[in-house]
Amino acid sequence: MPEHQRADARRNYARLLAVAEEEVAAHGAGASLEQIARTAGVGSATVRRHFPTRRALLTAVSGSRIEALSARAHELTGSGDSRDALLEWLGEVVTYCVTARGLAAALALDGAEPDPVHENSCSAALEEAGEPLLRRAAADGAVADGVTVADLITLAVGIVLATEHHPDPGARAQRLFGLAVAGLSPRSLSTQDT
Amino acid sequence: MPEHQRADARRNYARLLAVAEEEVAAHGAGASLEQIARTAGVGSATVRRHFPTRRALLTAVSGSRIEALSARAHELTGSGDSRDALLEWLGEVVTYCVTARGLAAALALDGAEPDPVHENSCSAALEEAGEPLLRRAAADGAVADGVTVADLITLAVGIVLATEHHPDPGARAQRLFGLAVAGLSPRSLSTQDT
DNA sequence: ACCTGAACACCGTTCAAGT
DNA sequence: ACCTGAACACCGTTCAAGT
Repeated sequence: MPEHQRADARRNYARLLAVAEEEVAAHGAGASLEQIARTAGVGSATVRRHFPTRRALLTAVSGSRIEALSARAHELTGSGDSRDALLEWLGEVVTYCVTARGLAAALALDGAEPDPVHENSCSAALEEAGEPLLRRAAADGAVADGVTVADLITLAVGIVLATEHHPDPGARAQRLFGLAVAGLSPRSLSTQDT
Repeated sequence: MPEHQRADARRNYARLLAVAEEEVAAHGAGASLEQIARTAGVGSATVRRHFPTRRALLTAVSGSRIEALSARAHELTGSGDSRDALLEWLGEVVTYCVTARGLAAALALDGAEPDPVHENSCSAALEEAGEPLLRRAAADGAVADGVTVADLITLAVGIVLATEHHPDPGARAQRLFGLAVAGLSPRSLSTQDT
């Protein structure tokens, strides 16, 4: 990305991002790039320059959600019981992924391998934001040893992906995550046998 | 499907299924139907008659794996500790899904809604096979109340989907499933507080 | 530097015409 | 009844030509 974008390039990017958000919200992670270009009133080649891969587009589209979830993590870090705070946050991650189409796909692709060109990864940002929450919960013994934020997010994303075709995805995802989390984060380690 | 297929129709089906298995193994759930038709030496319209949807094709391709896993469930139902048997089986489900491309996708699509035409669903078959394993484990108190085979399979499939782009999918999937399963299936309910 | 428009190879769907 | 071949609308990629 050049230091100084031409004014029209900036405008095109803003338009494209806005259109892409609507289009992904409507048609999911597989939304047509051609359709996005048409609606934004630009050539398909222009889409390609701003978002070289579908993954780049999904990452960009998910940006505002990631920011909101990161802010939420900061809020929750200081408040209440450490286990409750962590689980509340993860529950919201699941809810966001169910609601915002394309977000789960972006996180799944993004959490896999660091970008070839080391572009900004939305999953890395989310992991960073969740880190203090996890550390506090782990210090209180509310999480199994060795569990990472990446583990928690991957699990949440997986559950969302697996339930997205179900009749009531939100409810089903939350239920499964609740069951799984009882293992990742035992209510009290002292009552577990090893 | 007509009662009596013409000989050439039977032959085409067999050829198509074989080619589809290779092609899905090579390129995943999104394998090109056109390519399958070409390799099998039939028209693309013929593919469409035998497999009206991509989902139908994936289900058919996954058939042999589902049968193997079902047989394995029957074997394990009688043997050893009930919890170990259940977890062993689920671990194998995860392994199969990681290994056999398209299987996880088929199960995810198939577990969602019963077929519009109520065709045979591979996820329903797998759930049926796992049912006795779960019942026995539940009777021994090795599984949280209200957990269903569908829950377990959905969770396994989700973890596979979320890890399939990762560097070492098999290891990562098994690790996550292990963490989650400790919640779904506590080693001993008596040491849990409610 | 950034854009557009067009050409390209590909895809899945549909249907008329064959046996 | 089952097939083929062709036509169709669509997709993403690439690149020459414009400003």
